[in-house]
Amino acid sequence: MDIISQIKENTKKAISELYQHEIQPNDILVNETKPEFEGDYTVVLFSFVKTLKKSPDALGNELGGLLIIKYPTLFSGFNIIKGFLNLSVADGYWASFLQNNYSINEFGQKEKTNQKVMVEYSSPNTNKPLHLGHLRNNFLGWSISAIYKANGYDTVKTCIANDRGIHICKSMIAWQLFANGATPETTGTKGDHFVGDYYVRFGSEYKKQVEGLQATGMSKEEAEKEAPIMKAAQQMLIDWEAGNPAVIALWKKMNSWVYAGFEETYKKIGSDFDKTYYESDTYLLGKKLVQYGLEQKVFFKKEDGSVWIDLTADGLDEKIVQRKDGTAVYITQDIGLAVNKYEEYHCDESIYVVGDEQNYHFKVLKLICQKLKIPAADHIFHLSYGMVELPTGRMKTREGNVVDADDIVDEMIHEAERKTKEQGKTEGFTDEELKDLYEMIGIGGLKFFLLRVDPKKRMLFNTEESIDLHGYTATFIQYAHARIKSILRKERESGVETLESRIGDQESGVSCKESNRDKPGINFLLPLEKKLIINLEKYPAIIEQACQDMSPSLIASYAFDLAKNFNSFYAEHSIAKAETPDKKELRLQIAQLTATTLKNSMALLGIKVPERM
RNA sequence: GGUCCGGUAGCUCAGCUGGAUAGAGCGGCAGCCUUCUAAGCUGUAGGUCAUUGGUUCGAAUCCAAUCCGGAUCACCA
Repeated sequence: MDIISQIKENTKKAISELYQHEIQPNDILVNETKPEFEGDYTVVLFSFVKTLKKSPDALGNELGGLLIIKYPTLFSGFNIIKGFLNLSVADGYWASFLQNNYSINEFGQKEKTNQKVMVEYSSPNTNKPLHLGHLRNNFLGWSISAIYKANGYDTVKTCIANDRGIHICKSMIAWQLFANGATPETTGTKGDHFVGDYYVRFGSEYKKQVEGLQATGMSKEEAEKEAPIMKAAQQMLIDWEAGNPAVIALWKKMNSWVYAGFEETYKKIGSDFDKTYYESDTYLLGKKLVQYGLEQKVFFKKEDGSVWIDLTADGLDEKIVQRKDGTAVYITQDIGLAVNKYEEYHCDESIYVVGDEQNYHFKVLKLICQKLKIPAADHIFHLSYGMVELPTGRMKTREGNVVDADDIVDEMIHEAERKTKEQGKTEGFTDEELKDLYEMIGIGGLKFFLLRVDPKKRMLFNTEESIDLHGYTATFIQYAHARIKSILRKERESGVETLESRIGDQESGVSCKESNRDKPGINFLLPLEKKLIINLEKYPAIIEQACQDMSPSLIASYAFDLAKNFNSFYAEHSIAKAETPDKKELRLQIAQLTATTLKNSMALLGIKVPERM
């Protein structure tokens, strides 16, 4: 049990014993003691003062007194300031925590829960390349899945390819009209970018046609409807749903280009999926469910043939679920997908990582699923994240105000290379090792930058800041890790007294010798030593919190804090030349567990950490 | 207009199930490499926590109103 839970539990027992008054451990507020006061953890007494009819001082004295008598291995002292009971935790407790954990490579990993959770993320449209917004989505989804895994869940990572619909037809029409048979191969263009170019081309042509029609006296609204290229796209969607072979063939060809491009990007950024769904498969099931919903009277048909659901009783509006021409709308396929997912995996929870611009959509989707009595309906959760904005404003593909995913990834890696060369510390690295290091720093930096902000909040992406390698960045943490590894390596190499027996071997998992918690060097912790151990002890609780809040930013913030504490410690105390052999051992253990924890926490963000840099 | 989300240091963000004098990073200023990697460390300046009321022992945190910003309310996805 973590220390805070133990304090709550023991305080509850003490209050019960002293005053025959029962409270829940979770009603007790325990904080870390502010640095300006003596003690490690603080119990806030105010809330009990009234019910127990005691003065804060009396209450604190009685409570603190009993706690150190009953739990002498846990508490070494206390003091009371105003209504705060500051408890000092015994150094022996920290020493034994360290002993028990420093050689555990998977420190923080929770027991299996037998719960299965699905995380859908990425959800690309197959008509244009990925941009910065997709990257936030991908990193978030991947990380959430990793965090669930660390909490003992089985996870299924899925991707839904929005591979059909009017937007795809737009790229297709534009290619037919303007490409003269060009392909990614003939032009030497990455497939997703190639197709995206035609999507943009559609937009400009459409605009031209609308303006042309308006010049003939047509209203803007009418012109937008009547523009030939738009009508052609709409006709193409109908042909597609009818299975027109030529249209299907073109569609397959263009999508295959896009997938090849996506694959390259996913591989580079480390996104992977256990299952990819295709809207072109799920929309049919969606349409079946529309029929079912009509029979069940969940949906109703309007005179023109379009199908709707009335959600006014739930405080929403009427929502269309199928067009009058019988084609599926966006939500149609999502209903099918929800059923598909459940039938295939029977997950306990189904998370959709999708931008907050779709909050309304998911509210409606969940309601519809519930009304259709789809088994998984109640377990649909929309992990809504904020948009990524640029200093120049919101990203809009058609206006060219976008940061392309491939471009920014390459830029980050190049910057990492440039800065690394500038540092000049990579003598003896092979070309392969250098390439790995540049990617670790570059891609890690990008991931950290996008994940360090609370997912719910929209964020500003400033390129200057994102390529910074100082301060609150992945590089800072990677650097701390590399420094620790360097120390451990040297100790192992020079190990007169076989270091494996002392610090263990992380790779082989060989463990330590028996407890030496009674050694004097370990029972007098210096402030910076203790601070680090306290910091390390928190890690399992942080993993739980990050899962509950579905927030990788908590992990980022924790890892940074730990690295920072280590750096302060490193600057102040020598590990290799510690005052005594016991101190050296203690510090090696702290260093090792810190390295493990930095590595594990960064892994939850999808960020690798180097042995040297 | 309805609904939802947000407003904390010059900038980017933590803190929000109410608790001690509101914290980081960047940027500014001043220091630290004969010592385990200076991609680092230390110190310092910088705040009406949008505004106004309320709830109470105590409010950045909860409630209400107002102001400002954003999202959404499509036979787009």
